[in-house]
Amino acid sequence: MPEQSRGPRPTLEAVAARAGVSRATVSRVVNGGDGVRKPLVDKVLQAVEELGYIPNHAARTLVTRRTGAVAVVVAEPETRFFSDPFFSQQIRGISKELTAHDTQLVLLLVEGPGDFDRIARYLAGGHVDGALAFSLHTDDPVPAITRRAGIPAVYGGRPSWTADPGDQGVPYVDADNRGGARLAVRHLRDLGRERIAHIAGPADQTSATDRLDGYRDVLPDADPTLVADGAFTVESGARAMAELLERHPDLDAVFAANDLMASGALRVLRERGIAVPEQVALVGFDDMDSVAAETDPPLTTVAQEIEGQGRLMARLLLRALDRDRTGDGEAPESVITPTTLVRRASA
Amino acid sequence: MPEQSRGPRPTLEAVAARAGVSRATVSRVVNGGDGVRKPLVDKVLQAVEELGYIPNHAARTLVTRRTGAVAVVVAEPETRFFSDPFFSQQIRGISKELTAHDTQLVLLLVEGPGDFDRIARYLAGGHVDGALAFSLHTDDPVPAITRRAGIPAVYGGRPSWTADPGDQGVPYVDADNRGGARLAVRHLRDLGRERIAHIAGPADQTSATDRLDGYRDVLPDADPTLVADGAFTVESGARAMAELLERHPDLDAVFAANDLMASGALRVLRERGIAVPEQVALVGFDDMDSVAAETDPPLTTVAQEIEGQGRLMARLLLRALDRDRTGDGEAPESVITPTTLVRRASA
DNA sequence: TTGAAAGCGCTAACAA
DNA sequence: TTGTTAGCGCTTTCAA
Repeated sequence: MPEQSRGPRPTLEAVAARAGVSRATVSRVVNGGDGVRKPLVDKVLQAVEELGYIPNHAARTLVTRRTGAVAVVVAEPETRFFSDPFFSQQIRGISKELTAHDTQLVLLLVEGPGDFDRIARYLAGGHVDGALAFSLHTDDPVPAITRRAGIPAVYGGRPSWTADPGDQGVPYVDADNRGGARLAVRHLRDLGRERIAHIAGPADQTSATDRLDGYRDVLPDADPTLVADGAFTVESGARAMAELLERHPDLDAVFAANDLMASGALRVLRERGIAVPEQVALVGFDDMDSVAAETDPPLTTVAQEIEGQGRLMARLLLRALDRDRTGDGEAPESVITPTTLVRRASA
Repeated sequence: MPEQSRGPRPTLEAVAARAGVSRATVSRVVNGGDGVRKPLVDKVLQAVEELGYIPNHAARTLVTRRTGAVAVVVAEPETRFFSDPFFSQQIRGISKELTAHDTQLVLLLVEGPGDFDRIARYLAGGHVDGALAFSLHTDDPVPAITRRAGIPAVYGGRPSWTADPGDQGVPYVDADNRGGARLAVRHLRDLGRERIAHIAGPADQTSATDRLDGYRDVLPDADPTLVADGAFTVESGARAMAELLERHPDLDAVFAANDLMASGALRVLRERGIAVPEQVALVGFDDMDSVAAETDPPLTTVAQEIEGQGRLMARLLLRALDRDRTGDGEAPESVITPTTLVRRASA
């Protein structure tokens, strides 16, 4: 039980006095105790305990130049950030990994374009050691900001300007969207389906284009009109499905680029009295908690380990920070996490 | 354009040298420029610009004892934190208010009971100036932690140990749950309903008990068996509704303590062929975005300004911090935010 | 293995 | 109005 919880907090100095040693020794003990004789360590630890000593963070940061905190920059509209389970699971993974390494998470919500200035100042102001950011768009200012601030950053989702997965420049963590799409389409083909359509996501998101590429990998000769555009929403999935049925009344399978669109497609199929999977087999993507298993029939879909992606992002960043400190090791490499096919009733 | 983005960042000293003034003058200018002659201000500002100077946060904190950051402590299971729109809207409000006052938000997710130690160390380590926390339970350690850390805190939701709304001790922000419930029940009564039931929320959440109290305020003589227990979930609402119909086949109105339970009740009513609102009028609570307006019929419900509550929490805390600095003003008082009845088709 | 001392970059008295 | 100076609490050489 600390003696005082009020008034000025005890300093290293006070602990040193109490333990009858020098400040340097206390500092060593507090930071792991290497190279201090056991009895002294104990004496210091006791003084720390008695005084309820807690190191002053600012003083420490001032000399070590490390803050023990990283920023999570969220440029998405917050509505999406909070409602999309994708983010929340990612954040959870990040939070767990950071916590395990005694690193704090500073949440930077970008509320508007004007906010980037604030973010830039913050990142350059030495508040954090590194940054994590999501789904970069072509003109995204975040990479430039972190570069100028001189802090390492890791991104979630393949930035749109990089060439194919595994590419250069900014390190990122992304699911194997292309491979997952191949899994889905191959599954449909193996089921004996011959006219397999695709409901694609928005062309400006790499997760969507990568999934489309995966579809094409397996069906390079497919009729281009078997691909309809969607926007990752239920409604857009329904619209795309209607469109596809118009163009190809004989299609026997659909791979939708995400579960939300798949559920929209499912609704249209049901309305038209088309049996799933008997007449049309359907595969989604994401294995989204509140969607995939709840549809009727439950959705066969491609799953990715989202929380794991978050952990990985944090781990890559922490490794980069370590590297900055020790001077060795290589720059973080991007990581593509595996995807798996989850078989349910729709295909 | 700053001259250098690499290498050691320029210090006050460097700016002073470049501008041909003392460090103190630069410091004054950087902090508002009061009491510095215009030409000097300009000269300093120019040097700042040229060098791309950004104040070192740690150094500043070390002397001012202010960090410019506040912690948001989330003790809820993160699943709920992220899925419940209640939290996300609250956070948004908090984030906006803090941003407007150049204050950063540090997110502290409590993942398990063991984490409180970490939180305590963090809060006491001078990383943040204050804390915001949610929905305290009777044995919640957070108040003790912040007290020991010597930092002000503001809570979201009335802590369970306080007496009736507006009470002592820890300052909190909460909706007028009791008043809102009265609004709902009075509305049903004014509709001429005579057997008004209530589906209550869990007894360990003050939002639930306050709403129950509001129900009783208006109907002090109501048969106690007209109240059924729920758990704020759709399923529990359905169960409670079935129970109520069993006990009181003749009931003509239901006030559910939240929209989720109301939607569950609605389902049961529909299954039994009971017309809403003709035979049974139904009112919910929360005006939850994706629920209240989407049900069939759309729900009449009690709305609260959630984002505003978040803003208010932040504002109260910022005010307390100001007070700590200037030494005057009073301790923050709890605030109860108003609720309003939103009429739709269900009652 | 321990201690003495020199800063880290900034603010805030106090003097000029 | 401006400058000088003394720390804020800590880590980290360097000597002992």
